[in-house]
Amino acid sequence: MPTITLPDGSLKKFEQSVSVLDVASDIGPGLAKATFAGKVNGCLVDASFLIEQDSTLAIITGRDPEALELLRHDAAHIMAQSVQEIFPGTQVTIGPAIEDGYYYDFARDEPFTPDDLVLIEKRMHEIVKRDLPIVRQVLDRDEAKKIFSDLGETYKVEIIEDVIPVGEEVSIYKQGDWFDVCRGPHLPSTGKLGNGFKVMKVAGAYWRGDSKNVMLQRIYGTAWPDKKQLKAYLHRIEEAEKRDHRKLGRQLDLFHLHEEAPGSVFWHPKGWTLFRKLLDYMRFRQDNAGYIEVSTPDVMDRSLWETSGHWDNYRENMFTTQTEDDRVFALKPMNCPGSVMMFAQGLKSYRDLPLRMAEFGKVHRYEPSGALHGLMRVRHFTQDDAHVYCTEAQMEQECIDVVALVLDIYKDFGFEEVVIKLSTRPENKIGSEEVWDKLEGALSNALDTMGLDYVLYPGEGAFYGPKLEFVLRDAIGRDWQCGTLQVDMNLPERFDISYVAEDGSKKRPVMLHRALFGSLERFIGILIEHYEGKFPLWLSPVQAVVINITDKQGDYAKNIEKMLKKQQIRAISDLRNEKIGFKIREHTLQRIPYMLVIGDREMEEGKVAVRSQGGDDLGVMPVEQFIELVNNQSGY
RNA sequence: GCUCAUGUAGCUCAGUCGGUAGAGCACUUCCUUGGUAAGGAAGAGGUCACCGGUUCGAUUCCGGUCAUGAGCUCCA
Repeated sequence: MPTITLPDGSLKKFEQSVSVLDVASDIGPGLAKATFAGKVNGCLVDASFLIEQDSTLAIITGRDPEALELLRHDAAHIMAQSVQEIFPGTQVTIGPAIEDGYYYDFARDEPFTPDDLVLIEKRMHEIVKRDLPIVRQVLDRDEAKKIFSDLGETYKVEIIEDVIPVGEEVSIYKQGDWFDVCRGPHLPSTGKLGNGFKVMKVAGAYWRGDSKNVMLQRIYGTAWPDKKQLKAYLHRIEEAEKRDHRKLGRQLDLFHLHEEAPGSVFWHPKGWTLFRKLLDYMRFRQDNAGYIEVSTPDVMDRSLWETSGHWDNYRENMFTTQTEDDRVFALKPMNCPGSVMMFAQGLKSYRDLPLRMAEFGKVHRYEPSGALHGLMRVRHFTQDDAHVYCTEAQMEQECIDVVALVLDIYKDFGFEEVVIKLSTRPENKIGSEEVWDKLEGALSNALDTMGLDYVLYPGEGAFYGPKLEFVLRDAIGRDWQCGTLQVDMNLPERFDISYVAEDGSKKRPVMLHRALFGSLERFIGILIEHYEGKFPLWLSPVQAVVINITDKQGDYAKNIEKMLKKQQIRAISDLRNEKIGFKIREHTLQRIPYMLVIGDREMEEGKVAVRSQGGDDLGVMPVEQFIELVNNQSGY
């Protein structure tokens, strides 16, 4: 005789066990029809779930946020059914709901073609129309294994054996003749999926995410409560693609990439201006934060890389070169060994610590060809790197300072929400547990002291030390690591560096590796997308363009350009024999913040007519006034 | 590196069921001197990614390589 408490606090008493759906029906037939699932005592369950005892219950309908995940998981099942109906012999593996949609991994020798995807989607709509009831069934473990192995579903057997913990019940979900091993919950019937879904693309994916395993075919799809939301999503993607830094990079003439130098950037004048302005900015910030700046060699002898451990641990990622005298050199993939050499030069005292040594180092890494991606993932990039040498006692405060600095810098670019990841000791770590306790403690204490949330990634740290990663998101929702902070007691050891302590003894410093933008290339890629090419004035490669209306004002316009340049304003003039509307359009599309229009009137009065990139008419003013306007906006 | 797809003019893309190619924009020249998001005309521009194979003939079909794209794995 369960008493059920609903979210509004009202009570319902029943004579016997009732299903979620029964309760919904009891409240009203409309609600029953809309019921997707239930939440009993906080646990998401099927609509058919039987409530035997006093419980709290929330009916989940299509409007609840929890429904979306169920919907997407159902879409994955329906897609799997569709695939197996059309392509018998295809094995199913796993198919979860993900952000914005779902995927399902299949094992099949023949590749799925784009045409196949169309067929699969069509069949999915049919299965939805069939409105098959989705029924949960609990099986005995061995029985389940036998069923799937008789079907030739070897991956499912492996899942039952390895993934589902012994003792947990093995449940299958059945829709029509088709069924799948699944924890659930699911919607009451296939019809509930509606028509707000779409099969998107196919890609390879390793079985259980391990590159040593066979590659499966993963079909991605998106699913929404209705067609309108699906359309809105597709539109959102389209809009995001317009921000793609590769597209804007070309349109705004910032950079290009070339086949002969895969993964390396040719910076055009405008893109290089951006680059330089970012360096200026970072130098300003670092100077204020007590850093010094150095520069170390790009090419160094193999022996150095052996000492640092890179030759053993990072060899396959390094570019090497052999000279006439048979010496082997490597292009630096990281700046740290050079930095340590710099520290090692000359005697260091405890008075020198913390020593914050920055370097805008260009590093070369031989990245797998399939990993390259515009500016985001390249083989040659510039880090705003720094290494902080300090005592163990100073370590935590230095970490706090770095985290505060990086977040403050991101704020200057409008990145308020930054995901912080903490990666801890991996299996192949070097050094004792005590050292790792200290290093990890330094990072987590720093975050705790600052009251910052972070996501823990156990076992993901570098072999020499744990790390913090600061993650920003690109236009189409992909996450990119930018800043990083790592603590390291290994490299100082390997290079045997020391400082002279107060008591005259030699002591080993702790080393912090940190980068704030991370890679200048990647950060610029993210900025292009973040601003959609409309950079703040101080970053804008061209800040103002002077436009004449007819040839008559050519000399005057040229003169204005000169005056602006003299004031350090990045100005160009456009004296082409084109109509004013044409020039305005072009420079608007080029995202130039200010357009100065010069006609006879302006020329006679010695003024300029100012128009903003956004199309606002800022009126006619003397050049001096415009210069002041720019100067007022050019700060960081 | 792995899977799938793609590679035609500076850019965006047509096209050739195998007979060495086309549009728009951009570019050059000319006309136009026009007041805030595209004025008009003409011209030039391509070893159809590269290397092999099949064929009388390959940009087109097949194979390989390279690059790019979407993912996977890996990482700033």
